[in-house]
Amino acid sequence: MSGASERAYTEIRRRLLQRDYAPGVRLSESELSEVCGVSRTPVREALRRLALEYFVRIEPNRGAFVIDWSREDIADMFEMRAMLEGLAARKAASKATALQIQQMSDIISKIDKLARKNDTNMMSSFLELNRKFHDVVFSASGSSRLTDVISRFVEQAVVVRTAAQFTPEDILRSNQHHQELLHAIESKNGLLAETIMRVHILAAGNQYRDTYMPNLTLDDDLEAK
Amino acid sequence: MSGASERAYTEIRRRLLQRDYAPGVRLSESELSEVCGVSRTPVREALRRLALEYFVRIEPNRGAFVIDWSREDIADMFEMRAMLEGLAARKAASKATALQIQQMSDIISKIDKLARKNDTNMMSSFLELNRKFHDVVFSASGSSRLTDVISRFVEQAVVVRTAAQFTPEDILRSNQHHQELLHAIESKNGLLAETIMRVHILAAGNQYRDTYMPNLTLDDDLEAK
DNA sequence: TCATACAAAATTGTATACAAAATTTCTTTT
DNA sequence: AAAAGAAATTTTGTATACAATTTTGTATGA
Repeated sequence: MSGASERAYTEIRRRLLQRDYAPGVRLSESELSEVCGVSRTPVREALRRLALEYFVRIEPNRGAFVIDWSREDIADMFEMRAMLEGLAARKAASKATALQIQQMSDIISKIDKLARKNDTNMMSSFLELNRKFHDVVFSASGSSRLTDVISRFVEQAVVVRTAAQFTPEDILRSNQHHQELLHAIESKNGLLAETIMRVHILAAGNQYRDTYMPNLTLDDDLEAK
Repeated sequence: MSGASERAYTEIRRRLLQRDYAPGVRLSESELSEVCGVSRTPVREALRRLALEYFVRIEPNRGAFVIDWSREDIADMFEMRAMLEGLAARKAASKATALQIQQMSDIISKIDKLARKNDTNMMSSFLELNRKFHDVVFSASGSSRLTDVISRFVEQAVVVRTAAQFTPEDILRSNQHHQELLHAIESKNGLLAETIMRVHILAAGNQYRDTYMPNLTLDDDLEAK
């Protein structure tokens, strides 16, 4: 995917992430092509890709609709990530090289410094470092398919926003998990590594729920059923 | 995806499944469009979909290439399925309705009859029933996202061929897992259900390896490294 | 007023034409 | 003869035109 196609994808994705379109609304290909400054062909390709990333849902002969994420959908996604990234961590524990362990250690230090410095908009730096850390774990797992499958989740709409509201304390706590994970991998303790990774992801999911969907009363829960 | 697009997808997929094209070869869009009797546009759409199902790999400005599945890739896929379907089974244990339990029980009986009857080409019937059984588990899990993610694996090239070589004995053994799983779900024992499902999938993976990649010597293993 | 049928408009799906990029082939140069 | 480079060819990427389907609006009838 390149040129016009990439541009359409990035632009539509950006708009979806900042909630320009309400869940359920239909996205017209012609409108999007005008907005993105490309023809309908690359727009269609972009929409197909956004569909596989769960930003939109495509109905045959009817077009693309903005997906609504229910409370359960989000929880499920985190559970799935916890299982798969846990699996990657377990594999990494038996396969990680000295270099990869060094890289993880470096990233942990950088994140630590970042959180203690507490300057504004460090968030993008943290997100990048955090991503790199997880990428090292994936590559240490030695499983390209696993890496590929997981990255199709990490890119998701929900997950992208997850860490955006982290406070410095949250970051330090998250980085503590990284540290524990590194120790587990160094000692080649696969089960421990897997379990720590699960905690790491599930805690992030919990954080997300409290931040973005905190106002659920008992009535809401009943209504949802 | 409908009409020409669906036709292209089905035809290309069929050819890939019967190994018409060697791993690594480039699939020309024009050739495929002639072969499928449609224009390049739906062929491109079909190739994108086949890429997300790991049949082909698309390189920007270079086209689609037939994917080669290594021994590790296949093992990884089964491991991932084991984790995710295990998760679905665990959820199903706490949420399955009486009707769903009844449906599972019915399917188990039908598979059992099928395997004992031992008529030729019962395989397609078994595959369909087996699929239905797993579908019931998914829907009992109550998680649409989880269902959706898993079905993107079940459709994979490798998995489709997995059960094709099952003997009647294999089917009975597989169905025994189904029976155990049903009991676990009936007793609302989530951990047991999850573990049984993992065994069920991993055993299938093992079977696949023995059937399709049995001729690996120690030299091959060393060479692979 | 509501439901149905049908025509008109808008939208998605597909084919074709054109542009851009990559690959191949052929020439040129050392 | 081998390597490098450039033109020609092939292939993918994008735009546009057309076909098919869906949606909307309107008229007609009960």
